[in-house]
Amino acid sequence: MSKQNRTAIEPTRDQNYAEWYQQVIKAADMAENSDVRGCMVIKPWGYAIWENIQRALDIKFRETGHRNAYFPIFIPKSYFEKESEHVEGFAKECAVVTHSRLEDDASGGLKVAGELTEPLIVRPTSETIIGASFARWVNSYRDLPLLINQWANIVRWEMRTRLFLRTSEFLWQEGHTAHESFEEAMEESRKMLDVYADFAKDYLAIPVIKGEKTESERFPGAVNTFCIEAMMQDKKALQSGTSHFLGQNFAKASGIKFQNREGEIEYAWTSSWGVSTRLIGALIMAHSDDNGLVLPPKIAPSHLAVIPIYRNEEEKAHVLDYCKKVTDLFERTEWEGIRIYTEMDERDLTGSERNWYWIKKGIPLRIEIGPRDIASGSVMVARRDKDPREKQSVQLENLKDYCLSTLSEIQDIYYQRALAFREKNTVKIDSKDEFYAFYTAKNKNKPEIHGGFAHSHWCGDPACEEQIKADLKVTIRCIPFDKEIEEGHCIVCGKPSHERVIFAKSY
RNA sequence: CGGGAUGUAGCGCAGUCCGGUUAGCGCGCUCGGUUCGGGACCGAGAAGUCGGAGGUUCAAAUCCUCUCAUCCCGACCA
Repeated sequence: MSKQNRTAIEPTRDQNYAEWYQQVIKAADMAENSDVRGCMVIKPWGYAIWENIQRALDIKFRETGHRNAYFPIFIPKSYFEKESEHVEGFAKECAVVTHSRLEDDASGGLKVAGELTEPLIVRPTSETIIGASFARWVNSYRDLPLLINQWANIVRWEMRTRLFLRTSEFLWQEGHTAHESFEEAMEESRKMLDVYADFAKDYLAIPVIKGEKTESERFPGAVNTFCIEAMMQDKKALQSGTSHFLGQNFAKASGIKFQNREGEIEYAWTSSWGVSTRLIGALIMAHSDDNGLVLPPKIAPSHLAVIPIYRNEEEKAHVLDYCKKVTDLFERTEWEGIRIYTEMDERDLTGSERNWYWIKKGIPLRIEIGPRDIASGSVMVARRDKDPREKQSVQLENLKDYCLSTLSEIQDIYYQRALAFREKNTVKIDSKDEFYAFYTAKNKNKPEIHGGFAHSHWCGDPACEEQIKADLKVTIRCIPFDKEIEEGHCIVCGKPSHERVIFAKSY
């Protein structure tokens, strides 16, 4: 391949999407696999993204009346057993602590000892342990609603893992709330789904579809599971956040009871909702290109990379002095509520090496500064959303305004681009043949990127859903809230249906 | 847990079928020099229990046995 057309990431998305994904993470230095099977090390550039996600969401949680708290990482096995569906759903992926210490064995190694009377489950989710606290905290309707959020790590012993998308241990937030009525708990779970959807749109620049899961995809023990679904660039769906209406199931299991306004004892109505480090996976797959990570400015760890260009010590002093003026322009600058961070890259590498380094990291703007720019009182600005070679000369006095308005522009372009991609790959399908053709790769040996979101009719029978999954690995991602009320026939069995649902292959 | 594959320098690999000097290559790293505004080049250098244990042999990265680990494809999943 000629240097002109060389991409920073190999293979490209078209060549091998899964491998491309791994390479983007590596090239941006976001995370790596650890020696612990299925667990990742999140490196500073990746962790900063997570911190930005936390910061933005935490404010929204606070604004909607929630307070942060922290509960134990260990859940007694007996707690876990109280909600039967819940146990069944998570039993196969639990890490269990059975011993409390290590002792020398005869051969210079260590053996486990001190068996616990009751095994402890490393939390795969905290409904039961938080429920136990809620049971103590709630006595009267005056104690409700109880609106708690926890930022935590959790463990789900997955068979197969992929950085950010599915790891045995991951970081997330889990909101847990208790209410005095069905309506209020339902409203809460829908409200938090909106918070997630708005966040995905406004910060991650990812359009999502809000909807409800079918019974087979529902959270174990929940009455309703709501979700936001996003389309990745390989046209597969990624569940990016969930919110559950738990009815009184968990309240009954944990004994969350209160005296209501009529003086009667009643079980509380609860909800739970969460997003995880998986959002970073969504971010990568929604926007990144064959030159590496692409970051919406609102979630980027840093916004501007300053790259001084010089040939000798004399020029260096001169150029660095000018660069300082540039970085000073952005000192303590806020843009749309976000603190602007600059990266000064003085490393002894060629200009192009430093440029590509920041392209691969997805930094929104690169500012090159050399003797020629200084002579004309300007700098060269390059945008991550444009061709790597494209640069714009900007006068120093206009630079700050130019950069800030360009960040807004880039943020918007990424969203519009992702939205257009989803629209382009979303279809209405009414015939079974067409449906099967849509989800079948032309090249069986090396499947090309194919498929997308299909709005099709479904009769509501789990057997039809199962059929599609078995035949095509396609599942119902959700029953969208914005559904068309329309009579039709089930894509599988042909029986009458009154709504379209969204089908897709998913992560 | 079923099916397939792989363990050789920090990373990626060749060498293994058919045993034979001192185990190579690319990238990266270190040092020196020329470069630097579109992924530079030249020269020198450091770095390896060949996954582990046992066996066969004059001789093992290479053959045999056992073992450990990882990856891929399934089933399970945010």
